[in-house]
Amino acid sequence: MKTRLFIVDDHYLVIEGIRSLLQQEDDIEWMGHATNGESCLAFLQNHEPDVILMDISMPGMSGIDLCKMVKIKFPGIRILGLSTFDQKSFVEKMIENGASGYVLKNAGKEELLKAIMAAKSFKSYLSFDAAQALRNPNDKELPVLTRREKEVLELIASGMTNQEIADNLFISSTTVDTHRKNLMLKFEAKNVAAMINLAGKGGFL
Amino acid sequence: MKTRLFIVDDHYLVIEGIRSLLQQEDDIEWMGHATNGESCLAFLQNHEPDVILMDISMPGMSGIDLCKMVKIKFPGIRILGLSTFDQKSFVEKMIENGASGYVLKNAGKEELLKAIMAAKSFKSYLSFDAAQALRNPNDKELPVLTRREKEVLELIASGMTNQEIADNLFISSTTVDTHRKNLMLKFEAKNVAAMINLAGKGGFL
DNA sequence: TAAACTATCCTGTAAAAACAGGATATTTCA
DNA sequence: TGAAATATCCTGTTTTTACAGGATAGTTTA
Repeated sequence: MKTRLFIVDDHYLVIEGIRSLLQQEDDIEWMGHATNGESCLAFLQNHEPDVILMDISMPGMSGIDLCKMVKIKFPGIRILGLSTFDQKSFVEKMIENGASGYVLKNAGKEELLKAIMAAKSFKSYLSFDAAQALRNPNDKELPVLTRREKEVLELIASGMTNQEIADNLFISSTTVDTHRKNLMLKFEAKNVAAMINLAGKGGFL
Repeated sequence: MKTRLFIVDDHYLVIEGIRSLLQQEDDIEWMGHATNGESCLAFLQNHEPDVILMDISMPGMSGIDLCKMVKIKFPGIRILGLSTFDQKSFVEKMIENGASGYVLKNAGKEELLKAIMAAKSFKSYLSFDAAQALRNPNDKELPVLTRREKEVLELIASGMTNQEIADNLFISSTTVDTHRKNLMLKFEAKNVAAMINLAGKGGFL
């Protein structure tokens, strides 16, 4: 039986490229594509692919969130993360959210096929660099932030002072300061500069 | 006569995808690919393609720098920027450095072909979003930083205080402060947090 | 070559963040 | 339900940045 494949990626050229690449494969049935999380969920109302190839960085809903939602609503669908980033935390988040594997965009066709076939038969597959990233203890985990902390973080990054943030959120400036302290603890950063840098690289901004 | 095409991109899947996509096109001759700037320059020692498709974000030499170098050494080669970023400053930099056009990865096959054909006949082509970006006055230009300013910027982002940076670079802390002031002026940022955020998004970190 | 840019250094003040060490409601979830 | 997590608030002190307003020597480049 053919593997029914669906792909979610905001880069149309990547979609067309992969489609063209897999067209000659007889055991893969191309079901279609979406360029964002919302259309993907809409598609799944009426169709059930075996495997979804999912970019993790997309405008709007991230692949990480999308993966979680799809897995809750449709536990039978296998998901493969497809990304340019080999950051440990991203790979981990996808696996935690139920993905069957993770393939980097600098992998080759063979690796992609291997991952799809593994997913199809309920096995998991990590591309070399992704597995490497997981093994790397230097690469710190991304901290888990609360909703409020994320709000404060973004306002800090926008250049506001504690007082301005306080006015903006209708809370006391000392509360903002507490959130700031907790953010720095979670990021293990010495000062804002380091924190904003880490937050940016971690995809929070 | 066929258009001899070469591609530079650090994502192998993108290369294979585009190759597969353009394989059926009779008027395009696929010359090969490189996954970084250095290999591209090495290839050009012995070969001369008509058009190079060039990713702008690559490990090591950026597409922007590579474009400049290729254009100096081989003015006859036309270069097309190929990227996920539709930031005004990136598009501008590529055009300034002699690129014939700029195509976003969320463009379709048709657009890519149009751009290649335009470049082939010494015309220029911008994909819709790239042209849109150029017209957008909100999107600020990236500041031009001196070598020293870049050094200081990175040390600030790493979490060092002015005194620590001073010790690191063997200069006075007041000098570091001056660089800091100039950096903030150039980024038009109110404080470090905003500056690091902008610097990160602008690709300086 | 003269103007523009770059890198270096200085003094001083005001504002903000970092650090320490609390407290208390409310929500979440096992 | 009861512990854990979250969000809120407070008083201090010390360190660091932000801002103002300089100066000087070397290096590019038009």
